Amino acid sequence: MTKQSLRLDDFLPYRLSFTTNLVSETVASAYEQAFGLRIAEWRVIAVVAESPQGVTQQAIGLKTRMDKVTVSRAAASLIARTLLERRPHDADQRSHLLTLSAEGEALYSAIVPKALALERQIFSRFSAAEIARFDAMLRQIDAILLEGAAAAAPT
Amino acid sequence: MTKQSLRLDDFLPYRLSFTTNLVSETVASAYEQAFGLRIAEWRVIAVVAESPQGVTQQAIGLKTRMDKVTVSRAAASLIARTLLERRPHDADQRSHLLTLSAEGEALYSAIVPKALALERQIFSRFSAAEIARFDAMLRQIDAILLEGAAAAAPT
DNA sequence: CTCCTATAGTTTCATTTGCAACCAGCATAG
DNA sequence: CTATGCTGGTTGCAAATGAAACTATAGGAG
Repeated sequence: MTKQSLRLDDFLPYRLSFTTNLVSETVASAYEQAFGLRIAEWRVIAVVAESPQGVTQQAIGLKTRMDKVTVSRAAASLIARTLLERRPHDADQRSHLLTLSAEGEALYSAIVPKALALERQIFSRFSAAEIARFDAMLRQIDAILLEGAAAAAPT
Repeated sequence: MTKQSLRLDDFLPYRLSFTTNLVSETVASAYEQAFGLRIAEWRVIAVVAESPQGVTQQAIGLKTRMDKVTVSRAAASLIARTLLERRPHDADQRSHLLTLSAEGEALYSAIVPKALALERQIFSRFSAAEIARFDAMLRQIDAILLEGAAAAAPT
């Protein structure tokens, strides 16, 4: 299966990027319209929601691979909107623990069903098994690239 | 399979975006380092290479869904580097037909094997059949979203 | 303690991005 | 032919992004 010519349209990194852009545009515009949230903000909320005891920004950045500047700005904006709260991090005065405010919890509860519905719509044509395989492949690609990075990347 | 809670990490639009970012970073940095090309420029070259009789910028934008500004800038930069040539489009004086210069052809020939090698590396763990299924799913997702767009999108 | 280095988070600045306004050529209607 | 609206492409501007500098705190090493 070694090609020697290349149609852009069959080049997987391109295909992946093409489809992801489509998906991201759809999702971003849905969140933006319905809740006034950018993608980065939504991600911060989601991660914080999963950690009721609080998370640091650093942990969020590590988990999502978002730039710390991005996380910082998303957090600042959410705090300004009182969706997020900063509690002091007893063990380390440099960082804070982020938690959802009651308002933030409420918003999160409102988003989740919409997000899941959107996901179901986008993947509507696939069986659970197909989706599972797809997801597994994505994770393996991650693994390949993240391992590789340790060895090869200049960054 | 209806979830009612949501772990960001299991949310497919997020997973897709996460993996694609990883892939794009890898690919972008490879092109940048080896050939001094940005992704948009590489795409323009690839599309032009597939159309030896020449293509208009509009056609490129349509095919790749890149913004026409992006295409315009990528083309301008490639022309400045004499990798691309503009020929008049006889039927329409507003647009031009883009073709590769000899230099552009040479660069393209040099890129293709590297791009294919990179693709093989990223997908090294998968069988041809798995890759084909993956690709087919991406295309179906495109179809769902592009159909949906016609009906639903505000844009 | 006091220095020195490292880390969490913010701010600054330069670059990249994409919408919107714009210009030029086309095409149809009268 | 000429007015009107449309399309290909570029330019201007404002917003988003991310690298690098900066601030404040940690955590040793002497």
